[in-house]
Amino acid sequence: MFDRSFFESTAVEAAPGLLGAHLTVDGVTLRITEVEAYLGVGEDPGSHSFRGKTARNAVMFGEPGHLYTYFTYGMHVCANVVCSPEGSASGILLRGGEIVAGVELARARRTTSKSDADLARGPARLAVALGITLADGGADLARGRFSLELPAAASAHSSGPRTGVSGDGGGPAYPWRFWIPGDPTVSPYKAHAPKKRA
DNA sequence: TATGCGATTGCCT
DNA sequence: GGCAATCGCATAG
Repeated sequence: MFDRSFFESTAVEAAPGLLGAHLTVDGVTLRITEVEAYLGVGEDPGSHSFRGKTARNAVMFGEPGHLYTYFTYGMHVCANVVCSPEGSASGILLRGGEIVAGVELARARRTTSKSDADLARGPARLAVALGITLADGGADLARGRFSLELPAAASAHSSGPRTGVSGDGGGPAYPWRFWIPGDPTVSPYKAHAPKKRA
């Protein structure tokens, strides 16, 4: 069980404290090593909630400590933890981590990964390894299949520009990617893909 | 109603 | 290291 008030601060404030946390879903436990913070309406051009509430991002506007999932690139699911009080709509994207329990099950789900470090390195991989699907959107991380243990003390961490965010939301103006330095399960930094063929 | 593209990954050269 | 896959959602008309 975690202290829900931890997620009532903004995503940027809470994100570093989520590093080192243990998230368990159906017997698979992840030690979180990399996250990105996204703020709310009108505050953050890179955030799904920047332009206001829509059917897709509705759960971001709900109670903190719940799961926000979304589908992208026609094939991938990514998972976020809702932050800030109801109506504020900020969130923390889970970008990478180490599987510390239930490795066999995670391997079975991620048959393409070549090493255990790749099981949950990257947001879409992480969701697959934990068995998180779109149907889990809105789930309370303290109930049902989910449980979350926050670290007793904040881990040492680095911060930098967010990965894969296009337009104004990317770059050094929003250094809201946080990771545990030197950890092999942190995804490699990649700037937003330049526009593809015309 | 129509159109463009994304908080990515994995396979190909 | 480079690019194709794939579709729901947001934006424009």
